[in-house]
Amino acid sequence: MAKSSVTIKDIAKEAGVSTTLVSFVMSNQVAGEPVYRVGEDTARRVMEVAERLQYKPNNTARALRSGKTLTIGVVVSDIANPFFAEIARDLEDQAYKYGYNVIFGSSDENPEKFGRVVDVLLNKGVDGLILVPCAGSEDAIRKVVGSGVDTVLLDREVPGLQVSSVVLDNREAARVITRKLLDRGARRIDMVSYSMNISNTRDREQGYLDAIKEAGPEFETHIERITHNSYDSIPSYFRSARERGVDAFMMATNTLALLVMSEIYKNGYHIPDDFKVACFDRNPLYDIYAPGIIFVRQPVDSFAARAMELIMARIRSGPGRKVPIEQIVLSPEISG
Amino acid sequence: MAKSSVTIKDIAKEAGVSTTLVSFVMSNQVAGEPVYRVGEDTARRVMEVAERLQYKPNNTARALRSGKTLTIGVVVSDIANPFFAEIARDLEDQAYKYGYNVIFGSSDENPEKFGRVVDVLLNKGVDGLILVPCAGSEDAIRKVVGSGVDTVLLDREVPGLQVSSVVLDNREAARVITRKLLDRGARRIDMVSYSMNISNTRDREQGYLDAIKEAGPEFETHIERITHNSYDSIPSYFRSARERGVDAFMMATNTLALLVMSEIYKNGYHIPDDFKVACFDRNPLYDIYAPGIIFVRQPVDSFAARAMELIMARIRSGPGRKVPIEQIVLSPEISG
DNA sequence: ATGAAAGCGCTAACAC
DNA sequence: GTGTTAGCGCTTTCAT
Repeated sequence: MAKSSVTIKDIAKEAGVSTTLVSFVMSNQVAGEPVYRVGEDTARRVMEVAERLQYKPNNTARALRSGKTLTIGVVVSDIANPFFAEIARDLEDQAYKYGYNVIFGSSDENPEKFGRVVDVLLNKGVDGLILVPCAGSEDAIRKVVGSGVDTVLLDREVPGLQVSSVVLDNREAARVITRKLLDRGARRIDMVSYSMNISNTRDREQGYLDAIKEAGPEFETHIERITHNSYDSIPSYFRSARERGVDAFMMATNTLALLVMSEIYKNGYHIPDDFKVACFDRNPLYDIYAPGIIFVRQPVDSFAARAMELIMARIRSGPGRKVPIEQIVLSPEISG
Repeated sequence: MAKSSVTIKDIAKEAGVSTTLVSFVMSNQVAGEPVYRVGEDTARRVMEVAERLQYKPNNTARALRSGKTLTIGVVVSDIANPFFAEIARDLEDQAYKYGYNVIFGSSDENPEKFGRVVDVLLNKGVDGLILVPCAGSEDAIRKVVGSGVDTVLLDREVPGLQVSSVVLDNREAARVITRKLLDRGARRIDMVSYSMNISNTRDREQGYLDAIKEAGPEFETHIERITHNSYDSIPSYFRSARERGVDAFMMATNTLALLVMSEIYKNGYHIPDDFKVACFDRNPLYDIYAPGIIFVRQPVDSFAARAMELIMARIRSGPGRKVPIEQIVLSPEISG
């Protein structure tokens, strides 16, 4: 803890009132203004004393007594990914508006770690959970939701589970950017994806297939599934793609995009002259690297805002589950 | 919180002992084995009951009573940076070994946010702080350290402040890689750095200057300082560098390295034929992007391990400041 | 409009 | 070896 801190008792004594009153004043200065139950002047005096004594409420005591920590736990799949890093930032800002804090964990796409991190957060006493599922995390999520913890899923969903979620319309987004590649003259588009079994990746693949199918039977498809974090296979994959006459790539993530684009440049080719490229998510490197790239810009701020709204609604409704499950599907913006 | 949880009281009743005993058993099963004060069989019985009832200790109550949260707060300067993302992971693992948890915040290189995040962590009741300073965070750090919170600085230091720290020998590392560029035939090396006033960046610049000076008076130096997160100036800078006959670049960070390397490729040049490149920190993209690149590999695991050792030593010594301030300087490894 | 009193779940003296 | 007794700082009935 900080230091030999000032307590409401000190303030009560100093202001000549009861601790109850101090408690009340301190709790209601942050939130709205239910001015009943406290005299204008008394309140002012208490607040002034609190200010002067540099009173900082002890959250631990608050939490113990009230059962609420005003903290929500967030588990992302990979905090090093710019997409999630930004989500994290936005969630923090959103939470702040509600008078809440956020504490983070990263599963690193590992279901065991996912479970551990969730346990740690729960043990720290979070009031709710915002989770980005990873492959294999279904059981852990089911357990948490089953135990009555307010939960919202982000970016990815778990089919067949009664839980609120905020995801992108991945299938449609993938369809649109693939279509755009075709419109720009691509005749043979490969999709580069992950082998992980995750809802959004699967949906993106589906959208790719949709677009190619719509284009006509003369167009072929190929989905190259890369194992997460083992990218050695990319050079040989690229060679084979070239031999197959591929003239465009659609990537499921910006990491994959960067990797494939690097390979393209490394082999002396250019974008978009030699290969056209489309992908998901923005990256600062695009600007100077591949100005003409087509990409899906996910509305990160909406992800954060909607997720926070959902979780707050659940938390505030209390254990009397009156808030219905809600599945929010966000529309993508396309750039390039 | 989780659910209608089981308390030590329940266990005490069920096992026919006092809550004190239960408390003692629960607290000492995690840590070492000071077996005094508890009967072999009683202990076993208590643990068995705890197990059966699925007892989970309430950390909030523990924290309130004991004043310790077994949690340390970490503030990094940018959680989206792979270097810090890995540090974060390692710190988590290290903390786990001591029976501690870690909670993160990111300052985003913004001193106001730095202060806010530190306050939030302190308010949540962390037992200690591991901080990556950012430009302008000196006052906030001074205040925290002054108030007696156990603190360790990581990656960057604040000169003239009595606080333990773990940093790389940045000056020497920079000198070595610059020297290596010279050995490989570079005649005109520019350094690309940040304009932020941060100890490690300054040290790296110094090391660069050292190496060039050692090489002889016929070698010129140029340090290009980029403003954090505004990279539009890079193309024009690159043009000017080319005109000045620059044949090698030394970058202060991997972000800068990626940006400059992209610019090099974009202009149709190659590494290392047209330009030689050296930089700090590893990046997955190097492998396929610039195989011959020279880079400083920071011993991330040592950063985490040493920092955790220092903070634990301080925490365990209690408020009776017997542990001396320690400045740990790690040696770099050079690759390429 | 205000206060007294009872704890939240746990740990730490201090008995025995 | 084990139990009793106090609280940690705060919120929350329930009186007044």
